[in-house]
Formats: sequence, C-alpha cells, structure tokens
Amino acid sequence: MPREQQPATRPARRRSYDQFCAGARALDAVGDRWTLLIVRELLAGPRRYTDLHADLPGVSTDVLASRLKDMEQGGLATRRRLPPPAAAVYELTERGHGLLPVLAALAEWGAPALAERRPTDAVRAHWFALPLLRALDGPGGPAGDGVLDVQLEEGEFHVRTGVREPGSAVYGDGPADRADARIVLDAELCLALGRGEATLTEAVRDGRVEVSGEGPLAAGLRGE
Amino acid sequence: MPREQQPATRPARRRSYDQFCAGARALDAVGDRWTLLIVRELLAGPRRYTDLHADLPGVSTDVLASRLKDMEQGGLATRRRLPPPAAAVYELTERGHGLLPVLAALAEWGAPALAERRPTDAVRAHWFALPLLRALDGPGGPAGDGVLDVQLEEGEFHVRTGVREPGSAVYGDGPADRADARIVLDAELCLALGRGEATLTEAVRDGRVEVSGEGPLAAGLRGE
DNA sequence: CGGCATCCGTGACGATACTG
DNA sequence: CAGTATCGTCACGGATGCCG
Repeated sequence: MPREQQPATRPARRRSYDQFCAGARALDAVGDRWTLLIVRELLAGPRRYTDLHADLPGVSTDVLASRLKDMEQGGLATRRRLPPPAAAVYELTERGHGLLPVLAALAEWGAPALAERRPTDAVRAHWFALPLLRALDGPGGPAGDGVLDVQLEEGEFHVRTGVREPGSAVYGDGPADRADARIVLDAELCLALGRGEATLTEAVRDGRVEVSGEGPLAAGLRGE
Repeated sequence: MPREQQPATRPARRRSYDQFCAGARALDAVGDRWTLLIVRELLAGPRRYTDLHADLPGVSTDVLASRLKDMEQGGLATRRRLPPPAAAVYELTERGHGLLPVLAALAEWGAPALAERRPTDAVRAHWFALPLLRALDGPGGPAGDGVLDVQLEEGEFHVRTGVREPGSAVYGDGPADRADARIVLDAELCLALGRGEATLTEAVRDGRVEVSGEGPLAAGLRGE
C-alpha cells in the first residue's frame, strides 16, 4: 500500500515561497499558472466547468480541475450545485472577488502590450470589460450607476457600474437581463478608453460610440 | 539536425497564454514563478546577483539567472556593469518600476495571510516597506516628502515618500544615505498601518512609534 | 569570490483518451 | 457534461563545476 489514503483535504499544499511578505503570500495563493485568468473569468459571474474550459484556450482539463479545487480549498471560489437540468457552477467568494484590483493593476500595466494583435491570440468580448470599467468608474467617469450592455465586433458583454458590493459580478458575458443602457463601439476604442487616451464623453460626441437607452445612465453617457 | 541553432536572443519565449487581453499579456511577462518577487527586490534599488539570491531563499541559481535574462529581454530590468572592484548590478527600468501598483495590489490582498507567522518563513526588513508606504502615501498620510529611515526588530530599511518619478527606488534595504527622519516601531504595527487599522499619527501619539529627526518630515510625523 | 552554466531528480504542465 | 487517467515533455529546485 504505497500510497496513503488522502483525506478530504488536498494532499500536498502547493509549493510555497515561505516568505513573511504579503505579496509572496498572495502569490502562494494565486501565483500558479492559469489561476488569475480563472479568476478573471469568474469575475464575469458564475461559470460552469465547460464554459471556463472554452474561454481559456490552452488549459488542460486536469489543470483546470486542479486549479478549481485549489481555489475552493483556498477560499477563492465555491462550487454550487444547481438543480439537475443544469450543471454545477463555480463562483467567486468575497475573498476571490477581492482580487479585482490585482487584475486591474495587471491589466493596466499590460495594456501597452496590446498594441500588436497576434494572429494566434484568442479573444473574448468580456475581456474588454476591465478597461471599460476603468473608464466608467474611474475619475471623469460620466455615468450614473447601472447596468450597461456593450456591443463589440468581437461579441457582447455587460458591465455594472458603481458597484462595490463584494460577491456580485461587476461584468458578465453576453447581454444583461435588464440593461439600463447600451453602447456600440469597437475594441480599439475600448482599449483607448481604458488607457485614458480618450474619454467616453468625447467618444460619444465624436460619434465613435452609439448610445441607446432611456434612463439616467444613458443620459449621462450622452453627456447629460 | 532536429534542433535549430539558436541566435543570440533567448531561444524560445516562455509559454504564452496567447490571449488578446491586457491581464494575460502582463502574466506572459511577469507570471512566471519568482519574477514578481525579483521585481519586489529590485524595487528596493539596484541589487547584485548574489544579493538577490540571498534575499530570495529557495530560488535556484539557474532559475534566478534565467529570470534576470528574461527580465532584461522583456525590458523590465537592465544589467549595469560597475567598475571592476564592484560587481554588476541589476536595476529596474521605468517599465519594470511600473509594476509597483501590481505588487501593491497583491500585497494588500495578501495582507490577511500574514496573520500567522510560520516558523519556516523567511523575513527581510524591507518587505515591510510596501505596507508602510501605503500608510505614508495613502489618504491620511501625514508626512511631507522625504526619506524616512525605519528601524524594526527584523532590520532596517528606508522609504522615500511622495515620489512619483519612475526609475527611482521608492524604498531600499538598510539605512538611507541622508534620511530626513527616522522611526522605530515593530513589524506588527507596520502591518497594521498597511491594513489601515491604525494611522501613523495615532501610533505616534500612543508611543508605539518613536520619531527622531528635525526637518518637516519628522515634524509632520509627530503631528505638526 | 561572484556569476553564472551544467547535470540530474522530481514535479508541474499540456494533450489526448476515457469514464460516470 | 464534468471531470479522471495516462503519458510525454518541460520547468523547477538542489548541487556541483567552471571561469573571469
């Protein structure tokens, strides 16, 4: 019997840096390959295993399963069983949701690397939500709070502006159930907004963003 | 001839996520094991290979050398040759220095994990610089600009407050050449300050921080 | 002696196949 | 659909050796 039976907990903790440093501790938890990208996906709301696998091209099934278990054990995510017709979904805990600033900082730093778009690059529409949120919730953000549908050539997603309740998704793939406004623009502009090279009100004035909707959010986007 | 001859540039770029996403691009550059911790070390100023190896217990020599080359090639760091008595040093480029917000976000998220101090944990004094800087430069930061020497039981380091010129170290190991003020406190308080659970002025008033120095920075720390 | 390069054992990773 | 099993490959960690 060479292999001890492993208890309910995962057998061996992942390799730790063993440093009394907050940054090193954070990397112990989320520094493994794919982990932060899984968090990015889950920031869009609850996702099924298959959804995650589809939106993370290149990750192998066992690594994805292993990371999800690690994240469960680490308190980053939970697995929730849905009534039988539907499958189980993974969703971030409040602690996992707290990684949004980390991803935002990484995305801001990595933004210049998006200058070139390699032919091998995968794209998903909701990957543009983070830069757009930066433009919406950041300084000079013109909009009131609400849910905004965003239509790109690459697809559609929605963002929830002005939200600070942890645990609730700040953006999501596809259209929202009830959107307060809707904009149509292209990805390039979306990135420029995130880099702060343009403001949303400017872009609306220049006609590079089409705004539709009736409520205060749409009005705010149109510049009052 | 199965293997192509490899040119002067590094043979194969590290495995990329191949995603058109700023966060994924950032992780392509700094997502490898040890890379962000090397950045953390270099944020303290130019360091020699041996210094880095000493302050990063567990990293193997070849991985450290490989990461430093990757960082050179990626534009994060440069290697500068010093006149013969001294050895070469590595220092961050402006781009590399731009990772400070990423490390700050990671450190803030990882701060709760410092509640327990494991016996296997390595400690270096300057690892406490980031939380302290958060207390100094953040809102309610009482201090004027200047260089502050900090004495912990674990060692001594210094921080440069109110600096936003990229490329200049914001903190460093050991005492500064010319410090405008000096404080003595313990690591626990340092972490509490970083978590925002206490303010520096409070702690000074309670006698948990000893302040010495004459200039405006010291006066500011003492509460005018 | 500092700054790596080389070698080697182990474990993590990626692709595919397979199962409840 | 949601993973587990298997396997080849590569990255990592540790030790040692070379070279200025």
